Amino acid sequence: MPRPVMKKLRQQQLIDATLVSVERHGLQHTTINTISGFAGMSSGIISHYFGGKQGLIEATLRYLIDELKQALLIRTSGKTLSPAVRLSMIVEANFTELQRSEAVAKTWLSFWAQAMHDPGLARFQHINNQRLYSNLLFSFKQLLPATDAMNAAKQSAAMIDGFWLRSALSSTPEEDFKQAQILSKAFIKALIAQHGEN
Amino acid sequence: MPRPVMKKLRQQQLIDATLVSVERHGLQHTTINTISGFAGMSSGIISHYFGGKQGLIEATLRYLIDELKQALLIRTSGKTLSPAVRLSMIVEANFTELQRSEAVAKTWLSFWAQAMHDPGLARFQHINNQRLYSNLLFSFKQLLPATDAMNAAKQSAAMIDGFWLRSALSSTPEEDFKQAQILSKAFIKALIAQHGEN
DNA sequence: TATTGTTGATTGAACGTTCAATTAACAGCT
DNA sequence: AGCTGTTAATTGAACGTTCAATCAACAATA
Repeated sequence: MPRPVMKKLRQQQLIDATLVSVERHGLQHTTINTISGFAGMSSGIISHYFGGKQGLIEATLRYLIDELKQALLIRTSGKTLSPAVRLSMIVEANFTELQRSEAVAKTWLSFWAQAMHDPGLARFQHINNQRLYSNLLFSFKQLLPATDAMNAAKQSAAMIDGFWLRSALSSTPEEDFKQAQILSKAFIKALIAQHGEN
Repeated sequence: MPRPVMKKLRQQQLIDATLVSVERHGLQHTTINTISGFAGMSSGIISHYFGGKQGLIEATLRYLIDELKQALLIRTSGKTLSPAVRLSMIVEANFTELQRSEAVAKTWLSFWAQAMHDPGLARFQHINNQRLYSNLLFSFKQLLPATDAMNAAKQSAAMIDGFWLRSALSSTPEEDFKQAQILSKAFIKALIAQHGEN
């Protein structure tokens, strides 16, 4: 069992177990015992690989943010997309299978709440929020005047996050996530079409 | 001090103290001792008036939801407003001084996160989310065809919640809340104007 | 005095961290 | 190949802390 470089593997297993635990028990009732239990390991391993519970929590958030980043990169990097299509890709990246999953939805929400009191987590959240805005702004700028582009990016970012939040809290998340994606794209499409009319 | 009045007074003092404690320490680090400390009372009083910590937490959420409800009622009840003006009132009610305060913002976020695992809180959240949608839908229906009205209400609700969330998490909440209100109203105005053109 | 309102020390459970002990893989040596 | 020393990987019991709840005692009012 030991020898090979288990570090990367074990760390990912513990991050996965953290997501499962948060899904089942919520972040509040997630303990090193629930996590290590889902991972099939002992509690001590968490401190060994992450320096403590807090370290694992932060690593899990970093993982989620990175997955979100990758979701967009996969859809755009290398390709030459029109601004309108790229905006669609941004919407889709924010509503991937992973992002819709209960485990991830609950984890994001818990982290948002905790980020307001934890400067370490707050930094990550801020970067993540800014990225959505920047990504949107980049494409809108190619379609609208600068000021309009900024407002469009702000409104779109808010609508995407708001739809995501309301869908996650909904009693029918599946359906709501699907509609959220359609209505987000429709809004962006309308913004672009509107400009041509003036 | 008169007896019957004491109950209501003490309960509100404890709810206020809960909001202060959540602002300072976060819900996670809010204990019956931090709350009773801010209220200038002893810890035992919480169990006496709310049956326990959880009872006080739920009462605090009920208070916030009720304040939100009242904010709209004050702006609309008795008056005869055009649908467009009433939509503006709905936006304003969601960005009142109270809702923008750090204490309330942090509390809402914490509750949202906890509501995903606590059926009792989830019920309140669901009612609250539904209310914003219903309020918007009511006015949109007087301006747009039924299907368009539903989509408009969903998009507006998402944008309002999204702006609120991003503003609360922002490093410059003051400024962002102000812009959020302006851009939310602008979106609704555009929705209405758009319809006339077709 | 009786009733209501309030205190705060105490209790016991839950939790994160630590660390000595154990296990398993590998390298070097014969 | 077989043995041995070494190190990485992992365990889990023990410890100290935190916290919600309890309740016996005290205070204020009627």
